[in-house]
Amino acid sequence: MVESTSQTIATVERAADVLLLFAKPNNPHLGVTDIAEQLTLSKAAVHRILASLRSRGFIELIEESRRYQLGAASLSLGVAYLARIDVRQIALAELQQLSLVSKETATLSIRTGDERIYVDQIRPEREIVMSVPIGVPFPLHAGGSSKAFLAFLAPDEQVRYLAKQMVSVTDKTIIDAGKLREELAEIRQRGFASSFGERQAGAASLAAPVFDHTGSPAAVISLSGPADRFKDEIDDCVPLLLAATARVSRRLGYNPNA
Amino acid sequence: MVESTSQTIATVERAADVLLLFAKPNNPHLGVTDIAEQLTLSKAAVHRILASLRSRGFIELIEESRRYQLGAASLSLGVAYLARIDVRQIALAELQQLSLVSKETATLSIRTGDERIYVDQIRPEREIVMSVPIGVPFPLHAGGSSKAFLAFLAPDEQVRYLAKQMVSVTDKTIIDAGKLREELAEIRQRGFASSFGERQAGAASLAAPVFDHTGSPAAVISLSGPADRFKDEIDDCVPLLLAATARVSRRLGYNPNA
DNA sequence: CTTGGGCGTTCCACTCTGTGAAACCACGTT
DNA sequence: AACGTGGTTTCACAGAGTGGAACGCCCAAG
Repeated sequence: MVESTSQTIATVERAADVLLLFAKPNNPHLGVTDIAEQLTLSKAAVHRILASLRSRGFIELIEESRRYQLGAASLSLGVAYLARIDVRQIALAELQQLSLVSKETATLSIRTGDERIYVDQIRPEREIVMSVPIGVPFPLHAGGSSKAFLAFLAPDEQVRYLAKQMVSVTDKTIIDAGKLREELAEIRQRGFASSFGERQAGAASLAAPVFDHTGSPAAVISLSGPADRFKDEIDDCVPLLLAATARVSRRLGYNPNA
Repeated sequence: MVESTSQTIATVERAADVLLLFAKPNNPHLGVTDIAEQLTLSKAAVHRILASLRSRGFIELIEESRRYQLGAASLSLGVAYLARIDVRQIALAELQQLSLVSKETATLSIRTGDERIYVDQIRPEREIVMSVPIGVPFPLHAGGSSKAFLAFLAPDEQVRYLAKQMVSVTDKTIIDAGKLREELAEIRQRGFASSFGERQAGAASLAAPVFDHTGSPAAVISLSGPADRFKDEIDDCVPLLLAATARVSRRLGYNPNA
């Protein structure tokens, strides 16, 4: 949420809420009444908002059913968002190599506020692979990639985060601030985080931060797989992961000796 | 644009226009005054719109420079848009196979109004490859994928389209309605379209429609490459392309004998 | 170091836009 | 044929959104 108290426009926030409904899983198309009910708006208001978003290509009308769905402008925004994330281009070859050699799924996450999202994933060619949801936010305490961010944030930011009420994502998610603080110290010492079912039941992962020229974590790279299989691969994967993140960090201007 | 005369909300359209500015190429971040000038709005209005979009995650503020950039909600929309396009999942394996065998770039386009956009591409592993811009709209008369759509639209829709004033995309784009009509007839006869620099100078492509259960073109699959190289590969690529589109059409419920 | 320019942010009087209840229309179901 | 539901449109009204102006901050030029 906006930290400042800048004046906002309620009508624009309503329209954004309508768009975000379509971004939720399993909502490929929605009707006017449905949207009105979910957002507690009048049907007239929803209809006008949809007509406005249609005029700019964010929403399309399905003529046959008179229901609405996301339009091509939504894709343009998503593509433009990814295009502005420089670290994606820099990291792509490393993700491909990591996935190829480890035969597991390699991912790249970036931070947005107190959450992080996957912005890329490379899956190996094998029958059973992990697949992560691109664009879905996860809190900074749930899972390997999240903890790899949190451990290397500035100390005051970690203190602020740990003071929050943390919520479980699975029954393995660590939400006790004391336990988490200890684990973050271990992560900083080792240089990487691991997770067994903290973000996704049945999955295991390794994750390490990529630093930028200021020494801040710009992104996180992870390897993950089904827990039963991945647990035997961790020892081999750790050096591969750390080597990859070191190379990407260097390309972002990070000087580890500074 | 909206065909109907539904009442829209000017404030929502303004906000959408602001978002679309960020979706334009080479606009990773923008300032308030810049946006105000480009859209002929007051700085106060732009500021309120940005604050509203920030509150929902569509826009982020870069603290250091006080400039704005797209936020993670933009990615969510883009991902949700792609997720609702069923034909992408169905066609993916075929695109991969096409690219592997032909060693050229395979793409999938869908139609949106009188334009079409690439929603997927698979590039071959070689040094020089074609790369297409995902999410960017192109008119239905410019390039192989566009013509493959136009040729198989309902006759009344083709007449309506050809009555429009058509604009060149390159100096090879066909904009004479008579010539285009003839070519569309040839495309229907052959089952595929080709293009030499009509959408992108120096590029050549082959494209064929994928039909759905109603017999309408649901998508178009293409192969493309640098013109100098691709021109010698066309004869080998045509049967590969047609076989792939036939398989995808069948999976969409198309019965060619109906 | 001082000054000026430009940009982002906030304020406030004002107007016109966006509102929602209600009506209407279309379609599907009984 | 009647009814229920959902989408679309209408209109009187109230307050939300407006933009010009002012303010604060930062940076560049002299």
